[in-house]
Amino acid sequence: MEQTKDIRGRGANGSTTEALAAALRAEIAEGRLAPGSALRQDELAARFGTSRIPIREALRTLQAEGLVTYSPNRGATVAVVSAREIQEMLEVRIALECHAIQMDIPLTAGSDIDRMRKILQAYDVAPDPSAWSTMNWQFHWALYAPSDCQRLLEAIEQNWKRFSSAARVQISTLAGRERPQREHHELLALVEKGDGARAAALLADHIRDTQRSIRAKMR
Amino acid sequence: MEQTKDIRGRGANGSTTEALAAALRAEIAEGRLAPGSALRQDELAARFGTSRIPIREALRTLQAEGLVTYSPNRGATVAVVSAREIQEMLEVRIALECHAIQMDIPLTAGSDIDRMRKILQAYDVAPDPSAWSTMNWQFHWALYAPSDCQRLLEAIEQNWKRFSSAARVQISTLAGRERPQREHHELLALVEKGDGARAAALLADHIRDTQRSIRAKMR
DNA sequence: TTCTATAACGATGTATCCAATTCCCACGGA
DNA sequence: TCCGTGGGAATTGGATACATCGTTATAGAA
Repeated sequence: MEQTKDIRGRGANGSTTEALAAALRAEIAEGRLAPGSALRQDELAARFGTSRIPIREALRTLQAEGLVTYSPNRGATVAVVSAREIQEMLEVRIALECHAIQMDIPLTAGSDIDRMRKILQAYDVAPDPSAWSTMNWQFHWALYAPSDCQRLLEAIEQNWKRFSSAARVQISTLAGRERPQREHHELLALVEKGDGARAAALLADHIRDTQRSIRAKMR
Repeated sequence: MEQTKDIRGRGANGSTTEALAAALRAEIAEGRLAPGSALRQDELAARFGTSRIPIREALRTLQAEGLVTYSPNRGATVAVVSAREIQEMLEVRIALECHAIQMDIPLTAGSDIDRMRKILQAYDVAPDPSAWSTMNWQFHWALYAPSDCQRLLEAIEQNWKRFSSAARVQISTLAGRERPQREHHELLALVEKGDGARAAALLADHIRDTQRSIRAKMR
């Protein structure tokens, strides 16, 4: 197995454990480590040029984040997320994000609106579902970022990170571009008007659309 | 430093790391490890009679759960939760729990209602704020447990676990017993009637009362 | 008193062991 | 042929010893 790259190459500000966690997180999100695949400590240690100790710590971190599953004496595997769990994660999205949007609308400045508008313009010319998916997250994040409730933002981000990149792209493919984009523009208009209640209701519908698409696809 | 007890005493089904994480979690929640205090690897290893390896893994787990804070090259300390962060965690509670109660009301059976009623009866005779706090969590959990949305329940539990026992007791002391209890009974009545929207609204108010008590106390 | 050199301490990471468990496969019996 | 079964290889889980590097506290110098 080739040594991917020296994990501590850059500024070396973080610990090896944290750099490893970040690297693995990225590989899992991008699907380079497939769901269900075994994460062997020796192999990872060789690949990243470290000992097993920081690997094990990184795996525990990812386990707590829900990206990795531990089986006793069998080690870690990349978490497998079922369609049902995706539905549930979307339900958590509704709970957290509808609350966030209502909280932060009074705090949203003109510059925030401008940023969102730019993202939607980029969205319009994004070529493929993978790019849509990226733009989608950027837009939604820009929507909630004005909130000054850090813990709520962390919860939103953590929940979001549990979606694999593959799942997100699949969802974007399923949903297409037209309808989500239309709803994004409507959302932005409501935010601009400062109508938090309607924005939250629309956002809930927006996410439930995704749930419906998945449910429909499942047959 | 005395060896507290053999961490692998019981059925030994879990790994040492997990047993340690559970033990530390409990000590932090109960305040036996004070917020801000250093968690020295050698000391913990000696105290639990293990090597530092499972200690380090357990600390990483707790870090991901937000109970422990890591400083580069300085190790782990018990997380310090500010009043502001408590307010934010209560905000997360509103987001998650109001959604949960609306989701699970159609699924709540008579046996669930009976269980809640019994908890409220125990609440009535609970002697001190510490007991109230326990009863409070039991009641709220019983309220959401009928939900079949596992991920949402996990998120609620994780958020709840970030409150230290001390903080919960302080909050219970501040809030007293009368008002929360009254609202609990009202909540139960609304759940029995199946009125999810009003239950959610009342629950939000219920939690916001706590926020207000804390804000008032802060001056 | 204040600044600086230094020593002690603890975190972080490596290398090496060992025990226990799981897996994999070849062998033998029905 | 198919199905247990035994045993070794592979892997995890954990311990120990050791090196290195920041941080911190101490002691000495200006």
